[in-house]
Amino acid sequence: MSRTREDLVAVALRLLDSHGLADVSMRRVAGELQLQPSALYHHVASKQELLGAVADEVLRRGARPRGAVTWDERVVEVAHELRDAMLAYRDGAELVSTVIAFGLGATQPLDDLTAALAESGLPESLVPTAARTVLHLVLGHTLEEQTHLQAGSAGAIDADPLPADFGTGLGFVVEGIRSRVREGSSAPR
Amino acid sequence: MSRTREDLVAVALRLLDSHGLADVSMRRVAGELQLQPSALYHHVASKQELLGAVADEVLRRGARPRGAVTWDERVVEVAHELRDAMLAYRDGAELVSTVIAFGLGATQPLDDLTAALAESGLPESLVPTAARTVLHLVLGHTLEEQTHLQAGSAGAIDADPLPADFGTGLGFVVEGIRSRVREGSSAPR
DNA sequence: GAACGGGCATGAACACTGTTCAGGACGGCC
DNA sequence: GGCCGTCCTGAACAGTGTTCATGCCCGTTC
Repeated sequence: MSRTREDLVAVALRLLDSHGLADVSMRRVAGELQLQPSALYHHVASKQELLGAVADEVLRRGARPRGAVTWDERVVEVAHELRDAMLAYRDGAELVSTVIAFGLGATQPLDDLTAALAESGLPESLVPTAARTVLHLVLGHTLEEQTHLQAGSAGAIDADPLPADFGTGLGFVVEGIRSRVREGSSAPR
Repeated sequence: MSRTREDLVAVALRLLDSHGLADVSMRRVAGELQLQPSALYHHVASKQELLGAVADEVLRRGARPRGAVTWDERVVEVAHELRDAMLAYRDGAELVSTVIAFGLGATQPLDDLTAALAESGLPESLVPTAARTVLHLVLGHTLEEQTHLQAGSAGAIDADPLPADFGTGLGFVVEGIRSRVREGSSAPR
């Protein structure tokens, strides 16, 4: 009855949600599976790779059907889906952010944003920049939001609201892209 | 000839630049000062606090005189200053980003952006959101840029250019804020 | 001048961390 | 029956942040 790589990911994800990212150690994951720590290295090359797989799983579980038809609605839709997926697990935003920052996985969101923006009419060369701008905003905002939420739920009395609204911030970026689309479609004619 | 807190910060900053954030350990800082690790705790309450002070120092050293007069030029100016300050030290973006994310210091940039945006004509309630949107973009972009740069300089042959342009991404956000300012100043009259 | 207190330091210890490596079961295949 | 590959053990390496009892030394006070 040997364990699979998926077992490690499932256990790590459970540990993440119940104890936080700092307490997801190879020894704890191994202990939970009644294995020696070294046994994990038969399923995964490193802790980083494991965390990359956990981040992918967080995003997979947060996926939902999409309905938006216009490019800007789709960008907003993808952004909200990403945010909600990260908020669904303790330290989810921190995990996904670092995995993305160091290129260890979780490439789906950027691909989705890029696909949506490819249909915006934006000059092709600006699409990657626009996609990354949206991505950075979502990651940064959600990381701050989750840190704030978790600090509030952990005894501190300060349940004051976030100082930033996600929809509004996202609106700034989308509107900025939209106006660039307009100026691009009128000038070259 | 006892050491001061500034000595710890200076040594930690030197270690950061020469060996990277992962190699800034309390034991290494102590060793560099010919001290036992425990001695550091007479100058600093924790490693986190030390890193917070190092981040502040990185920003302090990157400060420069400002010339912009309009709010949008000032936002761009502050954003560039922050980016350049972080890029000036190895792992500077990672350090400053995490220090800001966990609220351990480095509050100056947000204050500066907030001050600039307070004069934009944006509704007061939107200023914090706008400031954070810009901040998240700068941190996210610069973190990616520095990771990319350092990966390139570390042997890997792929010296392909960044897939995102800082000025362009920043332009999206600033333009988005600008258009919100316009709509706010025309509608309510 | 002697006694005291506080700042600064030591050295040992605690409870961990990720990762590597030699070795050993145990299954299916030739 | 021998072999190989997968899965796993147990020990070890080389660190990590932090705490604590102990002690030195220097400036102040009696």
